[in-house]
Amino acid sequence: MDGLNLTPEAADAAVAAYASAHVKPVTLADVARAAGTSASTASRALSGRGYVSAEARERLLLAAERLGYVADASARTLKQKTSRVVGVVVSDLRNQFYADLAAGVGQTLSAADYQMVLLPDHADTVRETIGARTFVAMRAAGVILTPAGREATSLLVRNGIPVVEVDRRLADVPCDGVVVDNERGARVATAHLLGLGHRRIALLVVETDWTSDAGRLRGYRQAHAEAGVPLDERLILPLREEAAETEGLIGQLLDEHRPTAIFAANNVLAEHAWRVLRDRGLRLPRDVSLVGFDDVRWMEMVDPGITAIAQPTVDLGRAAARLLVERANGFSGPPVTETLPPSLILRGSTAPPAP
Amino acid sequence: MDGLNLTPEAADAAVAAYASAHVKPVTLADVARAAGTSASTASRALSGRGYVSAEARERLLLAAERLGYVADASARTLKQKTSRVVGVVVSDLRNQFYADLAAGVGQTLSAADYQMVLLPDHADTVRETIGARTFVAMRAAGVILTPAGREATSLLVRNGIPVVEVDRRLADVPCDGVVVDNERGARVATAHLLGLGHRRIALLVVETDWTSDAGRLRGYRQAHAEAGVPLDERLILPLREEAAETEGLIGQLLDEHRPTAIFAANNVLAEHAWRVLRDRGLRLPRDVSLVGFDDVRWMEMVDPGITAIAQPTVDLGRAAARLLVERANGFSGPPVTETLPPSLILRGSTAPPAP
DNA sequence: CTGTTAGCGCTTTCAG
DNA sequence: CTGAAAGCGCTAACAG
Repeated sequence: MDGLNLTPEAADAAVAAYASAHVKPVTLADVARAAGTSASTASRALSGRGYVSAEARERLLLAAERLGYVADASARTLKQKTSRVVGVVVSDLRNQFYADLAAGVGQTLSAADYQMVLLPDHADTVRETIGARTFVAMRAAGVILTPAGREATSLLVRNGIPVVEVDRRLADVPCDGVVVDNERGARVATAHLLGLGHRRIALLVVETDWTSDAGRLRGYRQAHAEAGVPLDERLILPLREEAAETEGLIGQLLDEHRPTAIFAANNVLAEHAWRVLRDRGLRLPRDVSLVGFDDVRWMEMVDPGITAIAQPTVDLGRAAARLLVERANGFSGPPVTETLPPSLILRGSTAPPAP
Repeated sequence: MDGLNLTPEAADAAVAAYASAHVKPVTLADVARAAGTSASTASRALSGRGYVSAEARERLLLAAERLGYVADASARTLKQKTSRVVGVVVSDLRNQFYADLAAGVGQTLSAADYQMVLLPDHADTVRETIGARTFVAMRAAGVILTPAGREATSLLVRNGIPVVEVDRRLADVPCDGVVVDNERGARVATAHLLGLGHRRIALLVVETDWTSDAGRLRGYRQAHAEAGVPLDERLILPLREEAAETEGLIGQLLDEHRPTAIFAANNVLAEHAWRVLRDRGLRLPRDVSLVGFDDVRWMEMVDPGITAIAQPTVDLGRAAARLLVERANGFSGPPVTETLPPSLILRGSTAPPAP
């Protein structure tokens, strides 16, 4: 109980709070009373908008401080019909891509004095919709999401809450978005492999209607077309990231269709592929080349490093937050989609195929 | 605008919402009116507590559905003086340890029908305190945090909000906690190295008053004492995880004090150490052995793998959430601290020192 | 510059 | 089983 600038009463309150679980919170009226003003004056002083004499403000700030006043967010939100909360819904925080994205969003939002509220949805449309309802219920100032379905966005927009989709577009209602140029990234990755002489390049993609993966698939096809290399459709393997059988399917692809290179359309699939290759004793890049979409830390740590299409992940988050803040501030132009460029990072996992 | 089960009106509402940003949300009164009942009855029907005739309930549920009613959380919280929100404050979501922790917390909370609200604080006491104020303002049902300082917990408890500290204890007010047995983990790790014959084992720890690192330091000392190996205090290197000079300091330690093994007290420090060793062309385990506290994915992917003290990270989160839910349900026994066991995972990064 | 007044949308007695 | 009434804590007109 020492080393802390708590008044004795406050310390007692803490213990009492623990014991009884009955603390009645300090209200604005309490502060006003302590400072000898009305509640409205107190409100003006503490929220900083409206005229208050310097002395009154002084007294009120002091009283608030002394009493440990914390404004009740629900009362304020109820009155103002909007809050400073911005909801952020991402698929999976354990995936470094989404963690980085959330970090970027958080930076920009807190600089703009919004409160980020993070909600993982495990890429599940049901959870996502529940999350959206929560944010509607909270009267969030806006929501940023990596969409799993269309329903959440539509629910939010219908309720007048601005939405920014990041990483992929799915909405069928008008809303802003920030994405990376998936098509170009995939084209560059595939062209790199084709340029090395690979003719049988497997593509691991997520089996959804997400535009990110659709774009990556298109880029892969384009690169083949541009190089005039015929494409064996059996080399395209649609997968579900979480699925237990994923690595088995990759192994099967390896056995049955003998690709000389693998392009994994995201970091999770790249990791699966890497593990399969390792577990089979196949050596990178001698036996197979590997390129990942999405540059995450382990790709630089393993030996050889993994050639990857790097996304400006943190910037993706920052850009989304910036767009959202503009909307929250009332900007009402037509929907904007920002597209950020990916870049190819060359490492040791790619080389010409064995002769 | 297709493929979605939106009524035409709802779809129009979405577009209108976007254009005008003026949607007036559906209130309970609207639903009641549509169903021909009073607001009180509507409240009882939709919240499911209190008597309502089956028919009335039916009509109300239908009306709510049709109008797209979403209860206003602020009004409800204002009235009930508590919400279903549980705040979770973690240091850094980009650190896999905290992401896993949050995942565990989220699982248990959503099963108990609480809403997790995640807030990263970058191990900064100021941000942490701001977060705590936010949760006081939101009338959160409870808060789970990896404490960076004492102030946040004390603020929360003083306001009657139950707190569970995870990963480390810091509070000077009574609250629950869930930690891993850091002392034992560090003792086991150090004993493992001593057992291999190492006599100069460097310890990389975080320079804070966090109990986690204090425990790990104690375990390291104990192991030396038990083995009767004198300890060169210069081998203990207090570091700040984020600091730019961290890798330089590790390199300096290597040069000046010639350890034959390194014990890194967390996964971030282990990564720094690993990079320093790699960049200097030192080979694991021939030139130096390395043990990390905290088993994260890359440790199994690099070659050789990193011997590590694994924490039951997700379980840590689950346990914390379980404790918190009990408190939120009114349990008022004395503070509980749960201690979970760590385990040693042997990999290739440790071997006897070169002769 | 300050206080009075009137709600925001919901839940909860309390009568019927 | 249902409705009327009151009020949670805050802010925003509007008069002073």
